[in-house]
Amino acid sequence: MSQDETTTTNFIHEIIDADLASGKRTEIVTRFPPEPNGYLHIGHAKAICLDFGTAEKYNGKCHLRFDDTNPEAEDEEYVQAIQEDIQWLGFDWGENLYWASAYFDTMYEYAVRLINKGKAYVCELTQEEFKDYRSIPTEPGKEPPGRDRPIEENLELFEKMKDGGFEDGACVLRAKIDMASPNLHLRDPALYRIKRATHHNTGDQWCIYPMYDFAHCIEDSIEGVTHSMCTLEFEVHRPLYDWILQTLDVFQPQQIEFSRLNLTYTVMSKRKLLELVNEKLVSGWDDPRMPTLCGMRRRGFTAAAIRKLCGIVGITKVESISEIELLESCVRDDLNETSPRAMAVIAPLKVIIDNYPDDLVETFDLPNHPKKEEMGTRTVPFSRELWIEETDYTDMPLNNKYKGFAPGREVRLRGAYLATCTGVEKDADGNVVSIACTYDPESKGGSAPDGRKVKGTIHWVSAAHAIDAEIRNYDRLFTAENPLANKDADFKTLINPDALTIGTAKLEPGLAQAKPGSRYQFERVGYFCADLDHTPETPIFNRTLTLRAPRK
RNA sequence: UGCCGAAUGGUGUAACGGUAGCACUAGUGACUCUGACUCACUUAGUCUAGGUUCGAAUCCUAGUUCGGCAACCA
Repeated sequence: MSQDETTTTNFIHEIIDADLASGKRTEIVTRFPPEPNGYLHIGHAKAICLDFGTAEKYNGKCHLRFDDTNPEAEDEEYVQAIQEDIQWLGFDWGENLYWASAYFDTMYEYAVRLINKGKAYVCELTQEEFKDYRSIPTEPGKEPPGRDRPIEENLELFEKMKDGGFEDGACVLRAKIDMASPNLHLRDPALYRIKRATHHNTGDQWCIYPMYDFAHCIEDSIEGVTHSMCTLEFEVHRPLYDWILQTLDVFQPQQIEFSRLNLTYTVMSKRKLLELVNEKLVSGWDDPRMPTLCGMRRRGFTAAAIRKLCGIVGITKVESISEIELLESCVRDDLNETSPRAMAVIAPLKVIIDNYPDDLVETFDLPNHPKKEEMGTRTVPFSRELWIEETDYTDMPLNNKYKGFAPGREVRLRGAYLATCTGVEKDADGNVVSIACTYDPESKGGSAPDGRKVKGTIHWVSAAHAIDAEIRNYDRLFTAENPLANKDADFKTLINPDALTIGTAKLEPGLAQAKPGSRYQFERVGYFCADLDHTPETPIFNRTLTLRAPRK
């Protein structure tokens, strides 16, 4: 993306600078390698910005590669959604779309090569049995039986695995490394397992599938990836990544780890998000409360804001939790610049302008943006009866910051007239039913010829013209800063019951024509976007965020 | 208790032996036809203890704390 967003330097770029300077690399190739087993979330956005942003910075390439080595969890649905989300974020892989599954033949050959080098063997231990052999971190493991099987026999057995001669789980192909290694991942890790599952790409062609550790480094190597960025939990896998490629004697990319993005009041694990979807605690992956890219998109967050966040949080190896306020700030910042203004009343109170003609309807052309004339104007009708916010009337102002109506008080009806409150009607319980006022016909447009100032400007909607809309108010999904902090408690009990509240609003009529997904600032209220299900007949708006600084 | 990694204001991040800066948050004020935006100001930081050096967040030593790793997941 653009320079200001993702091209701030970081420790990885320093490594790349050094590689370029030393001549170790002459061009840069990165990759974003999602497994198509779920939807992308804002944590992935950080990786995407890094992977694609780095390629852009160095005039290199970034591959989109689906790491589809485990058919059980994977699905075409996710393949489509992932591509859509990356494009929405603003990145383009161009020609460079790859599949781990397209390398299954090569991977098989490589496995055979390892066997021929005496570096891999077929192991018939069950998972449980092998656990015992591997032992625990503080104690060396012991060598499994069959570890020193002749190469010929391993070749035969492995072929038999491939040809379906074994039941699922009967055996695995293991790397022969070091059962006493202090790094557990080097204690003869599994390379291939038998799994009769239909693959979304290769169908039933294979009944053995490579494990991540074997597959990923080979994928990177085949594609000529120079710098393979991944998150911190793979740090302990790096020696294995290097071992496989060195033993195979093939092109060796450099794996570099950085810390994931964490946000307060959010969970970022795919597994946990899936739980929320499966248990119907949210409406789906694109529920606007979700930290998924499609959820945030539906909520009204912009791609630019998410990219900006990724630039700001930076790339380090420090495990950190960023405050959600930072994301919200990025979103408001972008929305303030880009979203047209409109008037909407969420808690309506009727105002009757006593001296305004009964049958008159005026229209005002109001600017779509207070500071951007190029964004044009829209036409808003005005008549004798209006809706204003009930919070914009009080019998007795509590402090001098109060902006609304009070008996005898003059305020500006935004873009229309100055009006003075002359009376209030209450029901038997003392609740305000409506208020009365008189307007100053000389103040058309909002300023009086005598130049007098008023304390406040309030928004309004003509009662005769207002359209009713459903408003979905979204808030943080969890009530705890870190919903996973207490490992004994179920994070789902910390879901914020008010993360979605449904309300209604009176909208200026033009909003009926809003395109689904289009964003607005409802002045003095917040940022909203027309929901995917919005129609002119049944208007639905999602509250993206409130305006900053709630009233006090 | 094994291996790997990380420690800078409340949060995130800069500094690459030479003035600890920026952003978010919080607070105060100014401005305002949005209690928004904008602007100004304030609070607040180098994990600890030694050492090297004219000078250390940065280099060295020893600790402390936190995180990751024992799927036929990725």
